[in-house]
Amino acid sequence: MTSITRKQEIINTAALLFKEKGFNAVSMRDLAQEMGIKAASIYNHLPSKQSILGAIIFEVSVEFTNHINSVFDESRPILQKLEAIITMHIDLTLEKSEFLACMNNDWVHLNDVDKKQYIKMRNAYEEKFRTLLRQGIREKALKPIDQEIMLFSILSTLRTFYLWYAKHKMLDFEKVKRDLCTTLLMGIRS
Amino acid sequence: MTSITRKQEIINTAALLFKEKGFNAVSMRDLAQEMGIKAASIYNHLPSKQSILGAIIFEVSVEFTNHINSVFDESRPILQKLEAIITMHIDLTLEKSEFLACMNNDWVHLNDVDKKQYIKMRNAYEEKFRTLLRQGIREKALKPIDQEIMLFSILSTLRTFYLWYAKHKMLDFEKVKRDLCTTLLMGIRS
DNA sequence: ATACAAAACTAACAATCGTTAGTTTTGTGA
DNA sequence: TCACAAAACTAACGATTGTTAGTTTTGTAT
Repeated sequence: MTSITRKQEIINTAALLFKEKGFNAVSMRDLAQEMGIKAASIYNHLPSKQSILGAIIFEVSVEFTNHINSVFDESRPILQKLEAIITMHIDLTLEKSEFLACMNNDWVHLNDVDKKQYIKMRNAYEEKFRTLLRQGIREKALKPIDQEIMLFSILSTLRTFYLWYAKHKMLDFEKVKRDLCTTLLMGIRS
Repeated sequence: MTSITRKQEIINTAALLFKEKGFNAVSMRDLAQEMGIKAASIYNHLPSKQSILGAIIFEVSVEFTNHINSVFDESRPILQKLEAIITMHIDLTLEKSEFLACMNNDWVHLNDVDKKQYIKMRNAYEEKFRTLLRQGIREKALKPIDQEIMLFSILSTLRTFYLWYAKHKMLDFEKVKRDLCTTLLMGIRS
């Protein structure tokens, strides 16, 4: 089915533009021009501008949700679980940095239904993370620092990692992974 | 001079709206309505929409620059300097979270001249921070981790702290300050 | 070659945008 | 009370926005 491919092409291009200028600063004509077509043609593939944003954001947020859920259910030491989540975050960043950027910056512009759904997923994600931290403290694998601050500190670093990645274009990718894991976890492990 | 006051009122209101919806999603008519006047009246006080954004962003970015410069020149132990900078970041966040949010999210929409100026200031700020970290490592006050990752991790946490603050509306403000200092520095101090 | 669907096009719409010009109201100091 | 500046107003502009309707081109399977 070429239709799916073409639709996905538009979504990918949109993600690229949205990342650079933000959702509202990119017009359908901008997007069309980047695709080499006219604005009206886009509507053969997607019903609205907001639906493009929705497609972008849910493509990654679903991945995040699925991954943390599967890690959560494994039976491994807490620290290894946290490492797995951090690593996944980094991998996803490298793989789909434009999608990540859109999710972080433009989720506000989702339509009401999508926005509610997105916030729900984000809260669920954070709650799983919090539970892991709490468990880690209980098991004495982590220092007894305020969990909210731990959580916030780790998440904000991971969420904006795509900005840093854009600047430093990866010399040794595996080393960065290790270093970031160390930096984020060293402060809290006991 | 009431003019300055009125102008500042508009800027403050704009910062509030920009924070919530983003620069491009707030029209001059939205801003005017929030002020209880008509859009055209704004132009008695400010020359353009972009100039409002500039006023917002430079109001805080100048503060950041001045503060890190003065801390930089003091003669104190590195760790105390870092603590002072982190504390300043937090104070500014609490005091002017809307301005901070604008700076983080909407600097892309500055006009060319302002944007260049802003990026220059931001780079200078980061460079001072980097220098402090390097010095800390040399003096063995900090662990010899990759400085760029240290820097990125600390800055991204501080820069998005306003988001966290909005959610948790400060029970014990001094405690949060201490906890965040601990979390950010504990991982890197030797 | 024919048929059909996918994907592009042209043309236009109503709404909204930032901004300007010119005018009126409001407040203040002499 | 008069003069003047500050700050509001009305009305409108040209440009751009997301989107629709209807039409034509392109590609593919029979």
